[in-house]
Amino acid sequence: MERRLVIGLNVVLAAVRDGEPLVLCVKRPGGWGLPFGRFDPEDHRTFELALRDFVERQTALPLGYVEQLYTFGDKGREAPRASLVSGDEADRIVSVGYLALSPEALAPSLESAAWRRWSTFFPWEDRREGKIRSCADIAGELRRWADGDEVLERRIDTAFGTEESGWEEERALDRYELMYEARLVAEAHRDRDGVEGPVLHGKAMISDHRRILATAIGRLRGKLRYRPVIFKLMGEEFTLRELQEGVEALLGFDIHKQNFRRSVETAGLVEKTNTSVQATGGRPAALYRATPLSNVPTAAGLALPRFRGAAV
Amino acid sequence: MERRLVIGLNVVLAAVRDGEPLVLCVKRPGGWGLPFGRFDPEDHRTFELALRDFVERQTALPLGYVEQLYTFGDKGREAPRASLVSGDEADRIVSVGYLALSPEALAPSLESAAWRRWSTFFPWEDRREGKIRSCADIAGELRRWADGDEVLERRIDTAFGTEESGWEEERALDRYELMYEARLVAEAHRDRDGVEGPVLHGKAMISDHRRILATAIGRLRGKLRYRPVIFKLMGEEFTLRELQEGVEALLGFDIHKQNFRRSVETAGLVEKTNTSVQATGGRPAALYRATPLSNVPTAAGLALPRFRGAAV
DNA sequence: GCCTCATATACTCCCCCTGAGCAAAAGTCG
DNA sequence: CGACTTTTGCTCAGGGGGAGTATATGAGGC
Repeated sequence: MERRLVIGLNVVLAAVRDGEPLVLCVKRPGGWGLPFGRFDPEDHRTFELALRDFVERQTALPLGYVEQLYTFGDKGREAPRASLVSGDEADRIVSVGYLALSPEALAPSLESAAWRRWSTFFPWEDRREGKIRSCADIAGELRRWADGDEVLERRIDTAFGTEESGWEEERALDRYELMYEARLVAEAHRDRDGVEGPVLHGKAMISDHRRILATAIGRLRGKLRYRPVIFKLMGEEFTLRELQEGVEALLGFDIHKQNFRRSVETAGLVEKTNTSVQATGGRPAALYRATPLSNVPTAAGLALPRFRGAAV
Repeated sequence: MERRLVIGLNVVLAAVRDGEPLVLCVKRPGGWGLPFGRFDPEDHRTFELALRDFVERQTALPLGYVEQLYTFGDKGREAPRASLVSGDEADRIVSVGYLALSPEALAPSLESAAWRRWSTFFPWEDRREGKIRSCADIAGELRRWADGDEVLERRIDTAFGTEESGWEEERALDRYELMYEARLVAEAHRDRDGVEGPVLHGKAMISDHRRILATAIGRLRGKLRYRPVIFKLMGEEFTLRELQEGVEALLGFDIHKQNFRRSVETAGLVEKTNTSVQATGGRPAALYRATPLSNVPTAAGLALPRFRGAAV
């Protein structure tokens, strides 16, 4: 019998609410997963149209900004142990991953869909003050696991940073992949064998969806610096504090307030609305809106500082 | 009858020779195209293995560094006018584009394959002194075409640069897409209708292959700054001048010699071999080689300056 | 052997970006 | 009215990087 080639679409739909970055998840038999739809070449002219179609139909959430992430085609990436059961008669699924951004985390219509925090799956990616991170010294665990291997140690250095080279927030995928190889995440045992590492970090997702999410997080974080994508996650009007909180939520670390204001105001991506709100118990904050320039997809992003904090 | 879903693999194999960036092309009925292979899920475990397999079989050229670019799935991207002929019974071809780098431009075994300069297809992307660029003021043509439309003018500004925001070499795709929309490239007429723009720039490629090439050029240029990919295009040993010429060929503009040396030497990506060569008629140059760090795929790239030249 | 030329290499200067902190302004709340 | 909170304005210093000058080291002509 013939194995058919199937193209699947996965989407990481991200939003920020109350200073927490969220991702839309779907409850599946094996655990949480990303929304998934099958691409039917008869029905859809482009991937993006198919994506919008199935997400809006499944969850009643509109997709705003959409960007292709990566195409995952490896055989066996869909849980090889399960494939022993389904055997060769299974279709070969190739998955195109997408990143989508929503300015508000509306409640999905679907019963099985829900917004989850990034930190559910990647607690170590949030280095903000006051945020709970139960994970201790992951880099230390990795270095013990590397056991002197120079190539591995260099990869750990670049992924988790050293004294000189700090933590680079966009390397979320590098970090996840190292943890997978070192069996510090549950997927590594599920996919390969039952030998467990010392501690498991974060909540697992089905298939390789946590890897896709890591890809999305890294891509989004990187893009903040050179494209005005942050405004796809903000409402119409916002204070600079709200903007900063959004950025901090995505980057995963705190930044200097006055310098952030300076860089944002000189970038020309926002303008005052000449109104203000006081919601914080302090001096009222001026409201801003995004300028037309911020709507040009090829425009520059925000000049954001690098993380300068403890190496965990 | 049923339309089948086919996954094709396209590769932009790049190399640098004599200070000129090259791409491996294949002669097709409609003109030059990129190497293309069909992905057979029965035979290949991953896209990358399939890619290496068909390229090496077709051209006898080994692929070194390989990186996925983008997956092109739009219906009609394969020359819609031709599809009128083939009609609905044609397979739906989805194409995964790859970028590959070769340290030397070996002669391909295949008769129909040949190395072509980037400038054949993108003469406007080379802003180095002394390089022929027959294309006059493209940005001016585009602005005339935009005819006051603010959104378009902003896109032109970011793509081609202004006095404040200079030319950003990695925006090759943005530039090509604008020129396509303005019908300044031959593909626009081939795909849509016969109405020609004022002047056509660069040589056309079949299907959307020039778009894929533009994607690859932009990606590679951007990556030079944050990954040590340049060494995938260099030989074992090289002088700093050769390294600089390679970088300049890819970036498409000249850079300050002394500052380039400084930044390269402080980056820790090269080390002296304690030998030297004199091939230029001047003082012999020290030979360098890439350090192990440069072989870490996640390591940082070279700190490269921005273009500061005339706005054409 | 000496001069000229070409390239490689070393060093200096300076501006501006950016990190960091101080201080005033403008509200709320008791 | 005073304590407190948050926003906003401003200053200052260090470093990275852009640009230029100067020196080193070879070849080749005469």
